[in-house]
Amino acid sequence: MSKQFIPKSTLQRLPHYLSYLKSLPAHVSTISATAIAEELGYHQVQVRKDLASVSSGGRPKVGYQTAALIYDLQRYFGRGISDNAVIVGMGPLGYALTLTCEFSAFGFRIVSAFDFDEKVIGRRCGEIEILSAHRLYDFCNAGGVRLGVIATHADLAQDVCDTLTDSGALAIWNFSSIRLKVPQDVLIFDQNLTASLAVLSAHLKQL
Amino acid sequence: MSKQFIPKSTLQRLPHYLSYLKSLPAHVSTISATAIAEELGYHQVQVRKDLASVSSGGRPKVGYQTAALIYDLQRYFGRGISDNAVIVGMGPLGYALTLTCEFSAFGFRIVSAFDFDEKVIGRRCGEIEILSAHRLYDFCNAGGVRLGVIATHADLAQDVCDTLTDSGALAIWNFSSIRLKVPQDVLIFDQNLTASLAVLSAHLKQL
DNA sequence: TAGATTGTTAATCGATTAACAATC
DNA sequence: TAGATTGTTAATCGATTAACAATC
Repeated sequence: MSKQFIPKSTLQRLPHYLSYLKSLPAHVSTISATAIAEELGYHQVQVRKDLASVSSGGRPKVGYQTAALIYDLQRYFGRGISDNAVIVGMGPLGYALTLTCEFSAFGFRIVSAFDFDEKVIGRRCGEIEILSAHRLYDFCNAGGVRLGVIATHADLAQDVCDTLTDSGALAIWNFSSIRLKVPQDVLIFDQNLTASLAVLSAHLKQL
Repeated sequence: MSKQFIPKSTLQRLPHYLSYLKSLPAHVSTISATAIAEELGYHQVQVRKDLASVSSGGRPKVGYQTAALIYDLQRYFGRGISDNAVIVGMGPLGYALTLTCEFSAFGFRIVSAFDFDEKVIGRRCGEIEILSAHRLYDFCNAGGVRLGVIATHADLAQDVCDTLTDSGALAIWNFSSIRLKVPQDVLIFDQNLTASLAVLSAHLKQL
């Protein structure tokens, strides 16, 4: 049950287990690792190892209790006080992320959105008000913001990142196409769409 | 120069080299792997290995010709006839992807966008017209579409994916949160934002 | 020449998969 | 009991890093 550190590769698979388990009909009360592996395209041993890191385990010949597994996964992701997050860069991408990402399911609360464009500042995106990016430092500093989402143009990204980390952010979700420099204790998670296009493009050429 | 297969991990770094090299002032005519590694936070040996896969190499004591390197990288990504691509699901995310991703820099041409929502069908997103998703199969089948971008809700994603692969698509860029089942020869590239949130959330909890 | 830098071969590391023992 | 299934320990695999030879 719940080991100290769960490897990144496992963490990325956990939401898949959760969404698959939730998609099962209610009468499926137990499920085997083999069945899950089959459905999700993973190796069965991998499934057992992954599940072992959040659940109290299954029973031989029976499998895992689906309800308990769902509970364990949701508790793992949602547990603790929710972390404040801000998003910077409210172009189409920032707008889409604010509206469509399930931040709350992972214990995040988007407290505000920021942009440099006067035409956008003051508008709303769902529940969230868009503030001037010049207020970013003061806002984050005062509000205990732990996660910053960067959806600005590449040339603004490093500046925004510095402001976020200076004001105490501990993790950055980076949608810009550049590599950000951060203090050692800050986690950068790159969501580089350009890199993905590179892989897809190369794959098609190699056919 | 240009080996047969370039590993995925290398491919994902190549765009970073390109954007960094392009950001250099014009008078920087040569650059060492060490300098690039320092700037991008990679290991210097990794940089040399990566660059070896697309360039004709550098010179000891001098480094790499920046202009030649930029040329080689751009040629690698852009080479060949451009691949037709479609995007399905024109909610905020599909809309943002269509407008902000540099498809053309990687040899892709978005030929059309699709949605199931009558309110959206017929509108435009930049240059692209939004068509009814019911026309997806016929359109792709006739148009030789090679890449499908899926930005629909999770519950529509597998159906859309089937339609795309049935009509001849060879690669899928999947923004939905589910695992898609595809024929063996089709490449799935998951861009699962939910998985990223899981990693970020777990990291902050483990502090 | 000397030393900076490249490029290659070997070692390490982490993640995945295989083999197998434990158990209901 | 027999066999399905879990969970663990060992082997494999790919990617990264270290060591070192080559070269300008």
